[in-house]
Amino acid sequence: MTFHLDEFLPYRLSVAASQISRRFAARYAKEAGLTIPEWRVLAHLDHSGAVSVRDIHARVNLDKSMVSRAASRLEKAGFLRKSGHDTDRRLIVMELTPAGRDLMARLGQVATGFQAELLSELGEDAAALDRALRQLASRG
Amino acid sequence: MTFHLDEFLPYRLSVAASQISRRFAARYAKEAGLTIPEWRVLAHLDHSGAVSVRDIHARVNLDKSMVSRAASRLEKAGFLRKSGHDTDRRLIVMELTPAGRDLMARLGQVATGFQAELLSELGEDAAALDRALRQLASRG
DNA sequence: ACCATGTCATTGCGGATGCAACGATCATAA
DNA sequence: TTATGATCGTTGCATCCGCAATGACATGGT
Repeated sequence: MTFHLDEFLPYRLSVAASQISRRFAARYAKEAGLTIPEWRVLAHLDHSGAVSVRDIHARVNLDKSMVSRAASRLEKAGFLRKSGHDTDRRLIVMELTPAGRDLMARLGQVATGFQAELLSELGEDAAALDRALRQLASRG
Repeated sequence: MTFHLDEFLPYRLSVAASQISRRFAARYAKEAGLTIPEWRVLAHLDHSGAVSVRDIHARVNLDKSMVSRAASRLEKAGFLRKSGHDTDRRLIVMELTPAGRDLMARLGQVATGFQAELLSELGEDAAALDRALRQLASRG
């Protein structure tokens, strides 16, 4: 009846997550050397259009400071553009430049391909994993 | 056909993992303020008996340096004892003290309870999640 | 015995990360 | 209007983490 870390869900989840992140990072490293926060910001902006730091912070599970720093790096690299909000001057409005959308188009390909690969490895358990992740993520 | 981060497995896995880690950390914070590496070392030592840093490093998905530092903190806190190996003096043999086993007994309760809670939340998808995590973790 | 190579634990270091200020700006109510 | 409190993005800081280098020790071949 002794406790086994190998069978402990939080541990296994954490190991699997970092494993998969590594695999994916190896793929997109060939397209662009982005960090994970940069990748998330890029991906979110691509389909959200022009939004604020706070928006991304709330939807992408990144601290405000992470979003801010990642955005600054992406700006310096020419992938995104910041501008002020028309009526609320506290807000920063960010959107991708053409170069940013271009990069995301290529990374989206890589990501979609990788996802397909994972799903085929998972086989018939994929649907259950989907439900399980949704359930686990729902409890704040 | 635009890419959606919300449906991307590596992202969702990462979010779920940190979510669950937070929930669990909140539980065991009441028993002892351990970091995750410390918790992993403690848990592993509890059922492995006396082993070396390298042993833990290999089995618990922690960098050697992490294991080393976590072990030092646990030693200072009185939960583990280091000693030299009889014949190979490069090796450090680590094992829990009675206080360490005592702490682990309590934390094991917490962990087991938390695991049961998670499994009941997952319902019938638990078995598939188990297989999926095993599959995802297997590809180095 | 001697040397080259390999393994072990620790330590330094750079970068990443989360949290808590901070200054600037807005919203609300008296 | 003014004052109070909330919200926004940025920055400082302390910590955490991974990688590489280090020094101590062991092993195998000659």
